Amino acid sequence: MTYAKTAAFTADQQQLARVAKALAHPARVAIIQLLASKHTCISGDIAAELPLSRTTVFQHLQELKALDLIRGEIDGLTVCYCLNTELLLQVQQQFTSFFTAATAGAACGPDDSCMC
Amino acid sequence: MTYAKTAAFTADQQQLARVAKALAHPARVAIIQLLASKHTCISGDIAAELPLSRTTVFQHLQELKALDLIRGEIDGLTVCYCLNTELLLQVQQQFTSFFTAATAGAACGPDDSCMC
DNA sequence: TAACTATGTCGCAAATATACGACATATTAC
DNA sequence: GTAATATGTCGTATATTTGCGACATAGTTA
Repeated sequence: MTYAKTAAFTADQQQLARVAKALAHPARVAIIQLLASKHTCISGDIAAELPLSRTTVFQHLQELKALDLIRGEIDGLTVCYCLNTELLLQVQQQFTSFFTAATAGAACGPDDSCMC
Repeated sequence: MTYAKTAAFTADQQQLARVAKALAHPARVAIIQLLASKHTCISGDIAAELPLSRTTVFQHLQELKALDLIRGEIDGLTVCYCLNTELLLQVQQQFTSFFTAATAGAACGPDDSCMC
Protein backbone atom coordinates (compact mmCIF):
# COMPACT_ATOMS: atom_id res chain seq x y z
CA MET A 1 0.00 0.00 0.00
CA THR A 2 3.05 2.07 0.22
CA TYR A 3 1.32 3.43 3.30
CA ALA A 4 -1.89 2.44 5.03
CA LYS A 5 -4.54 5.09 4.58
CA THR A 6 -6.85 3.77 7.23
CA ALA A 7 -6.68 7.09 9.08
CA ALA A 8 -8.79 8.70 6.37
CA PHE A 9 -11.87 6.73 7.34
CA THR A 10 -14.51 6.83 10.06
CA ALA A 11 -13.73 5.41 13.48
CA ASP A 12 -16.64 3.03 13.01
CA GLN A 13 -15.36 1.88 9.66
CA GLN A 14 -11.89 1.35 11.05
CA GLN A 15 -13.21 -0.56 14.05
CA LEU A 16 -15.35 -2.86 11.96
CA ALA A 17 -12.50 -3.44 9.54
CA ARG A 18 -10.13 -4.19 12.41
CA VAL A 19 -12.38 -6.87 13.85
CA ALA A 20 -13.16 -8.25 10.42
CA LYS A 21 -9.46 -8.59 9.78
CA ALA A 22 -9.15 -10.63 12.96
CA LEU A 23 -11.68 -13.06 11.50
CA ALA A 24 -10.13 -12.92 8.05
CA HIS A 25 -8.08 -16.08 8.48
CA PRO A 26 -9.54 -19.57 8.90
CA ALA A 27 -7.02 -20.37 11.63
CA ARG A 28 -8.30 -17.53 13.78
CA VAL A 29 -11.91 -18.51 13.13
CA ALA A 30 -10.96 -22.05 14.14
CA ILE A 31 -9.25 -20.83 17.30
CA ILE A 32 -12.34 -18.93 18.42
CA GLN A 33 -14.54 -21.92 17.68
CA LEU A 34 -12.16 -24.15 19.59
CA LEU A 35 -12.17 -21.90 22.62
CA ALA A 36 -15.94 -21.76 22.45
CA SER A 37 -16.40 -25.51 22.21
CA LYS A 38 -13.99 -26.52 24.94
CA HIS A 39 -15.35 -25.48 28.25
CA THR A 40 -11.87 -25.69 29.65
CA CYS A 41 -9.37 -23.11 28.51
CA ILE A 42 -6.77 -25.01 26.60
CA SER A 43 -3.34 -23.58 26.04
CA GLY A 44 -0.71 -24.92 23.71
CA ASP A 45 -3.12 -27.71 22.90
CA ILE A 46 -4.62 -25.25 20.46
CA ALA A 47 -1.54 -25.65 18.31
CA ALA A 48 -1.92 -29.42 18.39
CA GLU A 49 -5.45 -29.15 17.04
CA LEU A 50 -4.56 -26.95 14.13
CA PRO A 51 -2.61 -27.88 11.00
CA LEU A 52 -0.04 -25.20 11.68
CA SER A 53 3.20 -24.95 13.58
CA ARG A 54 3.14 -23.87 17.20
CA THR A 55 4.88 -20.62 16.30
CA THR A 56 2.29 -19.71 13.71
CA VAL A 57 -0.60 -20.54 16.00
CA PHE A 58 0.99 -18.43 18.70
CA GLN A 59 1.17 -15.58 16.24
CA HIS A 60 -2.55 -15.86 15.50
CA LEU A 61 -3.28 -15.99 19.21
CA GLN A 62 -1.33 -12.77 19.67
CA GLU A 63 -3.39 -11.04 17.00
CA LEU A 64 -6.61 -12.05 18.68
CA LYS A 65 -5.22 -11.02 22.04
CA ALA A 66 -4.13 -7.65 20.67
CA LEU A 67 -7.79 -6.92 19.95
CA ASP A 68 -8.73 -8.29 23.38
CA LEU A 69 -11.01 -10.85 21.75
CA ILE A 70 -9.27 -13.54 23.77
CA ARG A 71 -7.32 -13.47 27.00
CA GLY A 72 -4.55 -15.59 28.42
CA GLU A 73 -3.88 -16.38 32.04
CA ILE A 74 -0.68 -18.02 33.13
CA ASP A 75 -1.23 -21.08 35.28
CA GLY A 76 2.15 -22.37 36.26
CA LEU A 77 3.73 -23.94 33.24
CA THR A 78 0.69 -23.72 31.00
CA VAL A 79 -1.37 -20.80 29.78
CA CYS A 80 -5.14 -20.69 29.58
CA TYR A 81 -6.64 -18.78 26.70
CA CYS A 82 -10.32 -17.98 26.72
CA LEU A 83 -12.82 -15.83 24.90
CA ASN A 84 -13.73 -12.33 25.98
CA THR A 85 -17.44 -12.96 25.79
CA GLU A 86 -18.45 -9.39 26.64
CA LEU A 87 -16.40 -7.96 23.80
CA LEU A 88 -17.64 -10.63 21.40
CA LEU A 89 -21.19 -9.63 22.16
CA GLN A 90 -20.33 -6.02 21.46
CA VAL A 91 -18.67 -6.98 18.20
CA GLN A 92 -21.65 -9.07 17.21
CA GLN A 93 -23.80 -6.01 17.75
CA GLN A 94 -21.54 -3.95 15.50
CA PHE A 95 -21.76 -6.47 12.71
CA THR A 96 -25.50 -6.76 13.09
CA SER A 97 -25.90 -2.99 12.84
CA PHE A 98 -23.69 -2.86 9.79
CA PHE A 99 -25.50 -5.64 7.96
CA THR A 100 -28.91 -4.32 8.93
CA ALA A 101 -28.06 -0.91 7.54
CA ALA A 102 -26.61 -2.46 4.40
CA THR A 103 -29.61 -4.64 3.70
CA ALA A 104 -32.22 -2.09 4.76
CA GLY A 105 -31.77 0.14 1.73
CA ALA A 106 -33.80 -0.93 -1.28
CA ALA A 107 -30.51 -1.13 -3.15
CA CYS A 108 -31.63 -0.36 -6.67
CA GLY A 109 -35.38 -0.58 -6.65
CA PRO A 110 -37.39 -0.92 -9.85
CA ASP A 111 -38.14 2.82 -9.90
CA ASP A 112 -34.43 3.64 -10.04
CA SER A 113 -32.60 4.79 -13.09
CA CYS A 114 -30.24 1.88 -12.62
CA MET A 115 -31.32 -1.73 -12.88
CA CYS A 116 -28.97 -4.13 -11.25
CA MET B 1 2.72 -17.58 4.73
CA THR B 2 5.19 -18.93 2.31
CA TYR B 3 2.09 -20.72 1.17
CA ALA B 4 -1.53 -20.28 2.19
CA LYS B 5 -2.71 -23.23 4.20
CA THR B 6 -6.36 -22.33 4.01
CA ALA B 7 -7.15 -25.69 2.44
CA ALA B 8 -6.51 -27.37 5.77
CA PHE B 9 -9.57 -25.81 7.37
CA THR B 10 -13.32 -26.37 7.31
CA ALA B 11 -15.36 -25.05 4.43
CA ASP B 12 -17.33 -23.00 6.93
CA GLN B 13 -14.20 -21.52 8.42
CA GLN B 14 -12.86 -20.66 5.00
CA GLN B 15 -16.12 -19.09 3.93
CA LEU B 16 -16.41 -16.94 7.03
CA ALA B 17 -12.78 -15.90 6.73
CA ARG B 18 -13.26 -15.02 3.08
CA VAL B 19 -16.17 -12.71 3.78
CA ALA B 20 -14.44 -11.28 6.83
CA LYS B 21 -11.47 -10.44 4.66
CA ALA B 22 -13.76 -8.55 2.32
CA LEU B 23 -14.76 -6.36 5.25
CA ALA B 24 -11.24 -6.14 6.59
CA HIS B 25 -10.51 -2.79 4.99
CA PRO B 26 -12.24 0.48 5.91
CA ALA B 27 -12.50 1.42 2.24
CA ARG B 28 -14.58 -1.65 1.49
CA VAL B 29 -16.75 -1.07 4.54
CA ALA B 30 -17.21 2.51 3.34
CA ILE B 31 -18.11 1.35 -0.16
CA ILE B 32 -20.83 -0.94 1.14
CA GLN B 33 -22.20 1.80 3.36
CA LEU B 34 -22.14 4.21 0.44
CA LEU B 35 -24.04 1.82 -1.81
CA ALA B 36 -26.54 1.24 0.97
CA SER B 37 -27.11 4.93 1.65
CA LYS B 38 -27.49 6.09 -1.94
CA HIS B 39 -30.70 4.74 -3.35
CA THR B 40 -29.30 5.26 -6.81
CA CYS B 41 -26.45 3.06 -7.91
CA ILE B 42 -23.50 5.33 -8.33
CA SER B 43 -20.53 4.33 -10.42
CA GLY B 44 -17.20 6.09 -10.56
CA ASP B 45 -18.62 8.62 -8.14
CA ILE B 46 -17.64 6.13 -5.48
CA ALA B 47 -14.02 6.98 -6.12
CA ALA B 48 -14.78 10.69 -5.72
CA GLU B 49 -16.26 10.07 -2.29
CA LEU B 50 -13.31 8.12 -0.95
CA PRO B 51 -9.85 9.40 -0.07
CA LEU B 52 -8.23 7.01 -2.50
CA SER B 53 -7.28 7.06 -6.13
CA ARG B 54 -9.73 5.81 -8.72
CA THR B 55 -7.52 2.84 -9.46
CA THR B 56 -7.39 1.75 -5.84
CA VAL B 57 -11.14 2.13 -5.38
CA PHE B 58 -11.69 0.11 -8.52
CA GLN B 59 -9.49 -2.58 -7.03
CA HIS B 60 -11.60 -2.70 -3.87
CA LEU B 61 -14.74 -2.83 -5.99
CA GLN B 62 -13.31 -5.82 -7.83
CA GLU B 63 -12.65 -7.64 -4.59
CA LEU B 64 -16.21 -7.10 -3.43
CA LYS B 65 -17.49 -8.14 -6.83
CA ALA B 66 -15.37 -11.30 -6.80
CA LEU B 67 -17.33 -12.42 -3.74
CA ASP B 68 -20.57 -11.32 -5.42
CA LEU B 69 -21.29 -8.96 -2.54
CA ILE B 70 -21.83 -6.20 -5.07
CA ARG B 71 -22.74 -6.21 -8.73
CA GLY B 72 -22.06 -3.85 -11.59
CA GLU B 73 -24.23 -3.18 -14.59
CA ILE B 74 -22.95 -1.25 -17.57
CA ASP B 75 -25.20 1.63 -18.56
CA GLY B 76 -23.68 3.23 -21.60
CA LEU B 77 -20.62 5.11 -20.50
CA THR B 78 -21.12 4.66 -16.77
CA VAL B 79 -21.40 1.59 -14.57
CA CYS B 80 -23.88 1.07 -11.76
CA TYR B 81 -22.68 -0.84 -8.75
CA CYS B 82 -25.16 -2.06 -6.21
CA LEU B 83 -25.38 -4.39 -3.25
CA ASN B 84 -26.35 -8.01 -3.52
CA THR B 85 -28.88 -7.82 -0.72
CA GLU B 86 -29.76 -11.51 -0.79
CA LEU B 87 -26.15 -12.56 -0.31
CA LEU B 88 -25.63 -9.94 2.37
CA LEU B 89 -28.52 -11.40 4.31
CA GLN B 90 -26.98 -14.85 4.02
CA VAL B 91 -23.64 -13.54 5.18
CA GLN B 92 -25.26 -11.77 8.09
CA GLN B 93 -26.78 -15.09 9.09
CA GLN B 94 -23.37 -16.74 8.96
CA PHE B 95 -21.83 -14.13 11.21
CA THR B 96 -24.75 -14.32 13.61
CA SER B 97 -24.40 -18.10 13.87
CA PHE B 98 -20.69 -17.80 14.45
CA PHE B 99 -20.98 -15.18 17.16
CA THR B 100 -23.88 -16.93 18.82
CA ALA B 101 -21.90 -20.15 19.04
CA ALA B 102 -18.87 -18.27 20.29
CA THR B 103 -20.71 -16.42 23.02
CA ALA B 104 -22.98 -19.30 24.00
CA GLY B 105 -20.28 -21.33 25.71
CA ALA B 106 -19.71 -20.36 29.32
CA ALA B 107 -16.12 -19.60 28.35
CA CYS B 108 -14.29 -20.33 31.57
CA GLY B 109 -16.94 -20.53 34.21
CA PRO B 110 -16.10 -20.27 37.90
CA ASP B 111 -16.16 -24.04 38.30
CA ASP B 112 -13.45 -24.48 35.72
CA SER B 113 -9.86 -25.29 36.47
CA CYS B 114 -8.88 -22.16 34.61
CA MET B 115 -9.83 -18.70 35.77
CA CYS B 116 -9.64 -16.08 33.10
C1' DT C 1 -13.82 11.01 -37.88
C1' DA C 2 -11.96 13.29 -33.79
C1' DA C 3 -11.94 15.01 -29.15
C1' DC C 4 -13.84 13.73 -24.73
C1' DT C 5 -15.13 11.07 -20.86
C1' DA C 6 -15.81 6.95 -17.98
C1' DT C 7 -14.02 2.42 -17.11
C1' DG C 8 -10.94 -0.97 -17.01
C1' DT C 9 -6.02 -3.10 -17.17
C1' DC C 10 -0.91 -3.40 -16.26
C1' DG C 11 3.08 -3.05 -13.90
C1' DC C 12 5.61 -1.41 -10.07
C1' DA C 13 6.75 -0.14 -5.11
C1' DA C 14 5.98 -0.43 -0.38
C1' DA C 15 3.59 -2.45 3.54
C1' DT C 16 1.66 -6.27 5.76
C1' DA C 17 0.41 -11.11 6.61
C1' DT C 18 1.65 -15.88 6.88
C1' DA C 19 4.55 -19.60 8.15
C1' DC C 20 8.27 -21.68 10.41
C1' DG C 21 12.89 -23.05 12.47
C1' DA C 22 16.07 -21.84 15.99
C1' DC C 23 16.80 -19.95 20.20
C1' DA C 24 15.45 -17.86 25.01
C1' DT C 25 12.95 -18.07 29.26
C1' DA C 26 10.41 -19.91 32.93
C1' DT C 27 8.25 -23.46 35.60
C1' DT C 28 7.97 -28.14 37.12
C1' DA C 29 9.91 -32.63 38.43
C1' DC C 30 13.73 -35.36 39.76
C1' DG D 1 21.21 -28.13 40.65
C1' DT D 2 19.71 -30.52 36.33
C1' DA D 3 16.64 -32.35 32.94
C1' DA D 4 12.24 -31.89 30.93
C1' DT D 5 8.41 -29.34 29.35
C1' DA D 6 5.61 -25.25 28.08
C1' DT D 7 5.58 -20.88 26.46
C1' DG D 8 7.36 -16.92 24.27
C1' DT D 9 10.73 -14.26 21.06
C1' DC D 10 13.62 -13.43 16.85
C1' DG D 11 14.94 -13.55 12.35
C1' DT D 12 13.81 -14.80 7.85
C1' DA D 13 11.51 -16.24 3.56
C1' DT D 14 7.58 -15.95 0.77
C1' DA D 15 2.81 -14.49 -0.42
C1' DT D 16 -0.59 -11.16 -0.40
C1' DT D 17 -2.51 -6.53 0.10
C1' DT D 18 -2.58 -1.79 -0.77
C1' DG D 19 -1.87 2.17 -3.50
C1' DC D 20 -1.04 4.57 -7.60
C1' DG D 21 0.54 6.30 -12.23
C1' DA D 22 0.46 5.23 -17.04
C1' DC D 23 -1.77 3.26 -20.60
C1' DA D 24 -5.78 0.78 -23.10
C1' DT D 25 -10.58 0.43 -24.29
C1' DA D 26 -15.19 1.72 -25.17
C1' DG D 27 -19.05 4.65 -25.48
C1' DT D 28 -20.61 9.87 -26.34
C1' DT D 29 -20.76 13.91 -28.55
C1' DA D 30 -19.68 17.38 -31.83
